[in-house]
Amino acid sequence: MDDATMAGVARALAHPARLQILHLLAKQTECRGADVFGELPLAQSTVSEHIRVLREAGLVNATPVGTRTVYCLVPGVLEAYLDAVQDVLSTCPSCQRG
Amino acid sequence: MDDATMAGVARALAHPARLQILHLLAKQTECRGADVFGELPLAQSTVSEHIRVLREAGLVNATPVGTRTVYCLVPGVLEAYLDAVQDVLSTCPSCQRG
DNA sequence: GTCATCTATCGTAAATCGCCGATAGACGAT
DNA sequence: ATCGTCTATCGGCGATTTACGATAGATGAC
Repeated sequence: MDDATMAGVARALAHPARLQILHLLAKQTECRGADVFGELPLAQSTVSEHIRVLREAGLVNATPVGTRTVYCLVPGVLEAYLDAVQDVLSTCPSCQRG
Repeated sequence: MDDATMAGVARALAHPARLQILHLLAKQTECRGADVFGELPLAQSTVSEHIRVLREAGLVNATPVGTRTVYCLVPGVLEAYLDAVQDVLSTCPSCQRG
């Protein structure tokens, strides 16, 4: 994963509301929009924007089901990001975990 | 690590220049400012700002040595962040790595 | 002291972000 | 067809970010 992509994922993670959304999706594996909207103390449009950011970063998938939308966490990008962050630490000889 | 802190670290990582700086510091374990400034295609003041962001996030330490400054990567926060991101994946039953 | 070097900060302009209300678009129910 | 519900997008506002040049402050060399 190149630095630009990594920075993009980091930016998507760089907001408490978006982290909270990820936590919700991780817990439930399948989440209707109304559930997400209801959990956050923000306007529906704002939450929708946050979801859009997460989708554009490849972290969340949205599938329309009737009049609603079901969101779920996509692990792939997050895993790659995790590896990329881990690589930074691994490169550092004096930063090995004990 | 709470969501606000996590978002703060992610914010610090959310720029290619800052990632490049982290890579430089990870490689060399000790890095004089001039080395960092010289590696990036940005004005010295801009790089200094990026370093400040990384320092404020607790990712980088700066120690003045004579007229220069030596920077180094601080693994602690990055490790905690790594764990926090990992936790998101771990919470998701359908996201276990194979 | 004087000069050169290195780093941090200031001031500023352009771009982006985060938030909201309003509205559009899609679908099911009646 | 009409209504109500759910989600996405638009427009706009204030705040924040990123970039730069200019400059200040600190230290070593002479």
